[in-house]
Formats: sequence, C-alpha cells, structure tokens
Amino acid sequence: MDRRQKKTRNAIFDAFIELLNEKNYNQITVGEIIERANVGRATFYAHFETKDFLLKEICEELFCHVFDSDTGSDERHEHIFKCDAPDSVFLHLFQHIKKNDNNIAVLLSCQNNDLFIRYFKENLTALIKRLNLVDKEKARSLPYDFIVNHTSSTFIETVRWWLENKMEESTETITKYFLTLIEN
Amino acid sequence: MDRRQKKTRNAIFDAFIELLNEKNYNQITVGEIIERANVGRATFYAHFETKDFLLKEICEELFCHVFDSDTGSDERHEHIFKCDAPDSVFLHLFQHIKKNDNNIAVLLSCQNNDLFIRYFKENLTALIKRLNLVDKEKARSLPYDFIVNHTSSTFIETVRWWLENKMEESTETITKYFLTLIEN
DNA sequence: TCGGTACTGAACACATTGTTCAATATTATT
DNA sequence: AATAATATTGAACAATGTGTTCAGTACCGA
Repeated sequence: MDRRQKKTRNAIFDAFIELLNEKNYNQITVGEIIERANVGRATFYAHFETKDFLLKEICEELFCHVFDSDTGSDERHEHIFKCDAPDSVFLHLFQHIKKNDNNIAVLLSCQNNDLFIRYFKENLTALIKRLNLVDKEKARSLPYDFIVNHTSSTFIETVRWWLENKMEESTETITKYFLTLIEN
Repeated sequence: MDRRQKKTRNAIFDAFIELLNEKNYNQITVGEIIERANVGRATFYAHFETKDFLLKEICEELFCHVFDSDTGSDERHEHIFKCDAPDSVFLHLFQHIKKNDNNIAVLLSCQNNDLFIRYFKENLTALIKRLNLVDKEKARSLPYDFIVNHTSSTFIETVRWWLENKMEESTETITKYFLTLIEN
C-alpha cells in the first residue's frame, strides 16, 4: 500500500478514536473527522464508503489482532489458543481490555455502538465455539446455541460493568467473577 | 387532554411503530412519520422535541403498563407483585412479550435500539431490586450490583435469542431456560 | 355561541451527506 | 533525475434531513 494511503488511513483512524472519546458515534460527523485528521473530504470518501464502513474496518483490524489465531508470530496469542485451561483465554481478553489495546474499551463504553457490539459478539461466539468454552453442566439441559449466546453476552456485559466501575477490580478478580457466572 | 391531542399522539405512535416494523430506528425520518400519521410537520414538533423523545415517551407508556405495580386496577399485574414465587414474574414478562403487548418485541429486535434497551434494562433492574430476584447462592461470592446487572442482561439476551428463534419455545420452556441460567 | 387551543402547510435557515473535477503533490520506478 | 502513475486537495454541487416560524384554519369544551 502506498505510503500516502497508510498515512491518511491512520490519520482518519486516530481522529475517529479521538472523537469517540469525546462523543457518541451518532453525533460524530464526517466533517469533524476530516478536520481532525487534516484530510480532504474527497480523500475520506476515497477510503471509506460511509462512516459505518470506517467503524467496520477499525473493528476488523482490532478483532484480527485480538482474536485471530493465525497470527503465528505473536507469542502472547499463541498462548491463548494452545493452552488447555479455558479460563486463561478469558483472563487474557480482560488483560487486553485493561491495556485498552486498539481502544476496545472506548468502543465498548461509548453509546450508539450497536455495530461494534455486534462485531464483538460475532467474534466472541466464534471463539467460544472454536475452543468449546461452554459449561458442560448447563450443556446437558439447554440448547447449545443458547448457551454460547449466553456465554458471549455475559462476557460483554461483564466488561461493560467493569468499565462503568472504572476497572477497580483486577483482571484476575473480574475473570473469577465472570467464571462464577457462567459455571455451575 | 384535548381530544385532538390524543388523536395526533396516537397517530404518531402508530405510524412510528409501523415504521419500526419495516426499517431501523436510525433510518426512519420525521418526514416519513408525519406522512404516515397524516400530521403536519409543526404538529409533530409541538408534541415531541425530537425523534429520540418520541421513542422515550413510547417506552415510558410501555414500561408503565408492563412494570408498574401501582396499576391497582389490573388483576394480572396485581398478580406479579403479590405472588411469592419469583419465577412467575419472569414467566409473566415472557407472556407479555409473546403477546407483543405494546410492541415490545418490535422494539427489542430492531436494530439501532440502544435507547430502548437502556430503558428496558433500567426498568428490569429496578424490578429485580424491588422484588429481590437475585440468586442467593451467587450473592455470597459476587457484588450485589454485579449480579443484578447480570440478571437483567441475561433476561434481555434470552428474549433476543428467543425472538431470533421465532419464539418456537413455549413461554414455560423459555422461562425454564432463563432460570437455569441465573440459578445455581 | 364564543374564546381558547390545536392543527396546517408552506417557507425558511441550517447542517450533513456523498459526488465530481481539475489542479497539485507525492510516490515508486527506471 | 526524469517520468508515469497515483493519491490528495478544495471547492462547488445536488440531495436530503432537521427544527422553526407564522398566518390561516379547524376543532374543542364550556
């Protein structure tokens, strides 16, 4: 990719994340983004069809980083998928969020973020299915999809609660809380 | 309230709900609402400051009907708050949703409904606290607010799953599923 | 019947979106 | 260093939506 394209793309990403820290997704206009990013209007639309597509691409980069098991280069992520204790997968995710890698926290706590939550849940669901992280006890009495949905929803809601609580709990504690909820 | 006001208000409510069945909240314009409701533009703004306020007022009427214990006239609702088995409260809520009273289902399943979910969760949370519907087992090892949040989130996510599944399960079955999730 | 109130509808200023295009700047390549 | 290819710019543009205003009209309750 052309160096100019990368520069523009990053400038837009940064400006957008910066704005998400200040106001709701819906309230952010393309005009504000390009002003903040120092980028022409036509340039923005050359990169992204709409504001929603911008969010989509940010999410894709983010989830690729956090969830994708094919990034063989990164030791940390090897760890998630190779270790046999499922607990550590969630602990690891909480650690990512605490560090605010790629601004997950901002996206999760801002309002009007339906889209982001949907992407997040999709990726979580796939992860839970792939690693078979469902409670065996509950699996006997409830439909599989129902439990998977519940597990990913519970993770997201736990993170939300944690963020609203200013992340006072340690990653270990919040992981324990979460596991208590989903385990029998 | 003046008969004309009631008529206008209802026409706008109906038109809005009708449109919610067809498209996302964000995609609905004031222009479409007033056209469908056969109401002048100025009239709409005389009743509702913005589209968000319209949703807010719809939610308030709806939650007042479903949650409010002070509606002494309605036997059904007396039942919720006087009976001692907490299970029946949730069963009753599922029944409301199945009947699609006041269009809860539409509002829950449409996209861009952050606002509605927030109101719904607020009311659920208040109900759960008021009737003390938290699992006693979990309450020993987890913060109270955390469990309350989890209980209401789980209810909402259960309903969402149920709706996506076209409500194939009976209200009794889905209630059982839900209780299995939140009870130890 | 009458005074008050709600509705109408058209016009208005304003903000935002997404497109177009010729001029300009930057890049990769040779 | 010269060149061809490509990205960016900025201004202008139509189209759509928002929320307000106001004089005229229709309706309500008493």
